[in-house]
Amino acid sequence: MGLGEPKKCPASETADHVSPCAACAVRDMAFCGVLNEEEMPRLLSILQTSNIDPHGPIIDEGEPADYLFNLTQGAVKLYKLLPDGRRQITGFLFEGDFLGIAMNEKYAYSAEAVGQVSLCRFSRRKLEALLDEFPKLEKRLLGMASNELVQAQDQILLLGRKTAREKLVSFLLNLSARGVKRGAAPSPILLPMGRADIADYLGLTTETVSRTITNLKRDGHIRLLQGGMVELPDLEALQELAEGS
Amino acid sequence: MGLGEPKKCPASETADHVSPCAACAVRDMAFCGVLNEEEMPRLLSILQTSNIDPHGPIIDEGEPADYLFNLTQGAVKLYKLLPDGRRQITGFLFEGDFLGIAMNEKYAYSAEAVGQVSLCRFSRRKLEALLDEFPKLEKRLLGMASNELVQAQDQILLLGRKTAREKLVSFLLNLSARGVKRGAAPSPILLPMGRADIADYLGLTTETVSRTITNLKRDGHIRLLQGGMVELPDLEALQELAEGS
DNA sequence: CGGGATCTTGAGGATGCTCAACGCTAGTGG
DNA sequence: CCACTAGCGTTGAGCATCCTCAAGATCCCG
Repeated sequence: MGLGEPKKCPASETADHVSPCAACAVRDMAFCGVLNEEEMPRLLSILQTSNIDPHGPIIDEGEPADYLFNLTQGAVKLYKLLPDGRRQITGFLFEGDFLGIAMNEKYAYSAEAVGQVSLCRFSRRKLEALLDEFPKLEKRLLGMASNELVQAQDQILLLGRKTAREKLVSFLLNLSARGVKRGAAPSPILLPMGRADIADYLGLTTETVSRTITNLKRDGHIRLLQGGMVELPDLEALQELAEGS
Repeated sequence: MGLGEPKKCPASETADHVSPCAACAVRDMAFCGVLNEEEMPRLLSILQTSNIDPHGPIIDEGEPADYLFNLTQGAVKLYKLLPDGRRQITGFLFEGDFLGIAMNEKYAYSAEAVGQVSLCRFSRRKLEALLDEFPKLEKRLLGMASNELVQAQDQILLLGRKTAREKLVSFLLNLSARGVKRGAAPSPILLPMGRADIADYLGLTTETVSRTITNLKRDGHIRLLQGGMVELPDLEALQELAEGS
């Protein structure tokens, strides 16, 4: 299963202040944010938290989609495989992101932890029941789905029409923007994933990613720091590079 | 506006049997399908029908997203542009498809009629009010958004990791499957769009599309018929071609 | 029948891929 | 403490796929 040992909140814990949600750092940006203090316990009662080690599987494409997840810590990659092993990463998730809108009966993609990951797990069936109880939850999910679709369109444009350099720069700016949404600074950004993951996300090879990064470095557009951090000295210039203008 | 002359349903028409929805061929597969006879009039009251000529614009990326649409006849292409003119078609819509889930305040892409098109137009504001009234409408939209996301993931895999030939075959099979959902036969399929549109959808050039079609023809995988119809003699073989196995 | 648009075909070239070697870092165990 | 290894990133050389540019063919509509 790869889900470690899902720790069911004991009733005592759920009932008082030790609930995982009370201390949740991402609650406001996650979909739980729309629920108020009185409503939270209902959500809490159908939720399990768990931790996943790096490279641990979370969901497998094609399996029955029985659970949805909310990422509370770390990064996750979503990917699809072709029969011969070619892989396309369809997205990266970070703290506060929701995993599981894009599914019908079966998971449409696989998901795997990039680093150490913590997440909340919901039974899909129970969550759907909760949606009837709290229409604003459903509204929130629809809004999130809408956002995800807009993101997907951008990725489609990137994959179909951008050059390797434009792809890389777009990717870095995207990470920067998502960091800002989480309260981080736009410039040193963290790259928790390896070159192979970046390549499979951008429709390139690791060699091309490496070469392109070297070029961007040489041209002063980026600077590699310690610990996988990347500095973006001129966001405006990068913005232009990302769109080829 | 490019919307032709939206014909507001006169009250008299709305009230009795001449309503456009009663005769609507796509009602069951469109999102309206979840509403029953008593509920339809509420939807009807916020709807306008219109016809668009080939190449007529329907929405423009970046404009305030004030209207949503339901396609009742013809085909529509959705696309995004880069500053230098490169174009990526993010999707084609056919009868019964809904246009406008993937948007926030602004339209995330432009839309244009491929052939002659008929559609229903809804004020976004009024439709949102209706969602509160009919939760099942909202559920339906969420389901549709979910489906669109799954489709988008497939397109991302196609653009990032498939060869020109695999892309073309995947595209043809996709059209076939969507036709089947509308009650058509899987095999002769209609290609209402030009080579340039196919190219911009698959991240290729018109020349490559043309050449690849020629090759598929030569190898007996497809046959071009009159009127833009394409015959797919062996769906299973094509399925394998589409995934490179 | 003419003419514009679209489609096809060809030749050459560029971007990014493949295959291969090398360097760096961190973890491991002697 | 340090050699050793495994994994990852970088760099290089050659090549394939697809693009660009150009010309010709076909179709459609007036």
